[in-house]
Amino acid sequence: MKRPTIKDIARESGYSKTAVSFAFNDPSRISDKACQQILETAERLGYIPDPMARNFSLRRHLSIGFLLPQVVQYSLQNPYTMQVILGIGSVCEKYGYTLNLIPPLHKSITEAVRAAAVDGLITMGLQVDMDIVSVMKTRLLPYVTIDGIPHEEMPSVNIDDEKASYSLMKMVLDAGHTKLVIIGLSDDAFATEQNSNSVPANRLAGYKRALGDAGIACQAYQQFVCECTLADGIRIGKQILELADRPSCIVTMSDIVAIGCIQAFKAAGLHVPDDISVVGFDNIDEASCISPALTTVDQPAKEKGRLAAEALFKILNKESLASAHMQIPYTVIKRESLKTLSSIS
Amino acid sequence: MKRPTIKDIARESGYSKTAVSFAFNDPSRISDKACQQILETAERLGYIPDPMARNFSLRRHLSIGFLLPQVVQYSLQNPYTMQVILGIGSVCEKYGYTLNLIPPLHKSITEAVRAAAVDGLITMGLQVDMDIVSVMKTRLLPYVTIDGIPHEEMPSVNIDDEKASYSLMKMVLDAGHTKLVIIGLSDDAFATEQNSNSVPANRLAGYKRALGDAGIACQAYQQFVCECTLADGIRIGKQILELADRPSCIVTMSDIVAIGCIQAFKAAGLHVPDDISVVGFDNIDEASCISPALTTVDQPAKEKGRLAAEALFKILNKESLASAHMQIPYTVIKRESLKTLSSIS
DNA sequence: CTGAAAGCGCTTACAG
DNA sequence: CTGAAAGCGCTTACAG
Repeated sequence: MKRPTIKDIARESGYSKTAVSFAFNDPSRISDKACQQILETAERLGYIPDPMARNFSLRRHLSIGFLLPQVVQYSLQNPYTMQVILGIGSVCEKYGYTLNLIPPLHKSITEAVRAAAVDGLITMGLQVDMDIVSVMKTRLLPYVTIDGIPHEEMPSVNIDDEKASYSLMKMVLDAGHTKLVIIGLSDDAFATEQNSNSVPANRLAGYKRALGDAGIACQAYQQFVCECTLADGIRIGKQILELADRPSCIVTMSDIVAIGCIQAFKAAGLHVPDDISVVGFDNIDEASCISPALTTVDQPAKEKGRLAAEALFKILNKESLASAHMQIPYTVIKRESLKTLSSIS
Repeated sequence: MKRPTIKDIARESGYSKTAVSFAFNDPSRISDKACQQILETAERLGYIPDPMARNFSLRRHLSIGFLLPQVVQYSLQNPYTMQVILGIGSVCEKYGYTLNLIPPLHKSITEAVRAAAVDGLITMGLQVDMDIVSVMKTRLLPYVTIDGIPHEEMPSVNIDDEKASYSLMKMVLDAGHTKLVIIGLSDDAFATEQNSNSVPANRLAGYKRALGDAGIACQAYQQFVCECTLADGIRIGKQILELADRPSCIVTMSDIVAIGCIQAFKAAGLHVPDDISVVGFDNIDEASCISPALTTVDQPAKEKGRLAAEALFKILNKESLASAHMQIPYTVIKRESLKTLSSIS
């Protein structure tokens, strides 16, 4: 039981392979009669041109890849990432491409990039000195990074994380909080080393600048580091509960972590925000529907995906990008999870 | 600026293409010296074997496809579908495959299937007489359907929608509701015609059986049909508000629709469930965190994806399936959105 | 251990 | 309008 090929249709219909190919791709190049006979034969034998052979011959995949920054369980569990994927997906659809989600291969993201059968890649949290980048360059694979470290050779989509974090922390301080815990994010799985310009680093910088401006010593806060998952948020939340000197506010870098903390606090019988405040980052859908609703930074995840994908298609079409480093607006949103202790205006 | 090919490495290293291929795929077939020289040459020239050529030669894609049942904006906006994708994705990762999300091509899902460069497909809501199915058969493309209509030639993963719906409706009736609106789901975009065994049809059958058992006439309820999106839920919610005789409970077939209704009701100043009850279906993450928390049917979406993918890989590996029609358990969950009017026990 | 050659299923420049 | 042939970049059975 084998599928018929173009050769079978040629033989069976009495025309050449060339003619068969034209019947499917450019009927105007052959006579109506030939076209009709060929298509009829194809129908009869159950012939559908092999997409891979076609793509191979045309040197294209009609697919762009989204490199999952972590294992599937983490990446796709994160609503923020999902929103990014939604944005990319809608652009793929528009251009008639598929969206290939690429998990680590044999635990290695670099391996996955070597083997990726796509026309271009969208990645998250990339810095230019990573192995992955050199593989993409070697393969001449166009790419755009979201939440990565902007670099000449690397088109990127970001918000101004430092400023956004500054504003968020300022809101926390203005609400009268002085005993803080900051929960940072570990750099992405494929980071070669901590970089002073990564998203987590920029957010931390923003938090610190706000603290500095408010004249609050760095000793005033403790710092934790966390994977960007609900489970790790819960874990850290429990650790915080054991602190001798309980903070009045937890400043995270991700809603999913903030929600994890809140769950841990609730489970321990604490009331948020009366006993302890928590602020997030991202404004995922859940942020507004949980109770208490999260104070957070709204970053347009879908728009990030959309912009990155549009940029990638521009590159694929050899058009030049208006700007290689796209920065889009954010909004700080005050909701219930941050309690106002006293006005220090 | 062209990428070097195996031929370039052969010429440059002084070995044959065969040797170069072995250096990358089966080093034991050549001498250590040859292997070393070849890999070194490859490194120097920046050679990475072309994945597409490799896959083409090996007659495989190392990718399975998930056929989006609607346009991206709808499909990926639905948390239930996202959970299914998460389940599929984790299995793909395990087997070293990528997960290709396939949107309609030129507005046609059938077109998309013709062009899909994948080893197999997972679909949602398929019935055997659809165009899509015949294309997959013609292409000899293995597939598994989730929430489709079980059929001999079509492996499937489902819950018992009729029974689940019966239980849900029974809970509604037991709570004393008699003035109902049922919001059905339109059959999937690619349904050729309404089928008496589709998921929406089965759920409706379950609802009706419960009504019948309770001796409630069909006149007691009105029926609407809705796209499975938040926006359409809101739209229908508004329509319901304009009904002369307001129902006491809205029975939907999807949490996302239920949430849409609740939003519409809240916006109109109604209180759920005091003024009107709403029940959902799916138990997406949001169902438990919104206020009021949704009474709904918990169906294990992630598990559905996982099972479907495992079955597909079995087929790809020519293993036989223990059973072609997998049915997994559900749970009816009572939460706040359903008000108890009176006990009719 | 090594390499020439056929093959995977298409597309397309070219000649008739 | 039509078709023989080269080419896309690999793999691998086969012979030496």
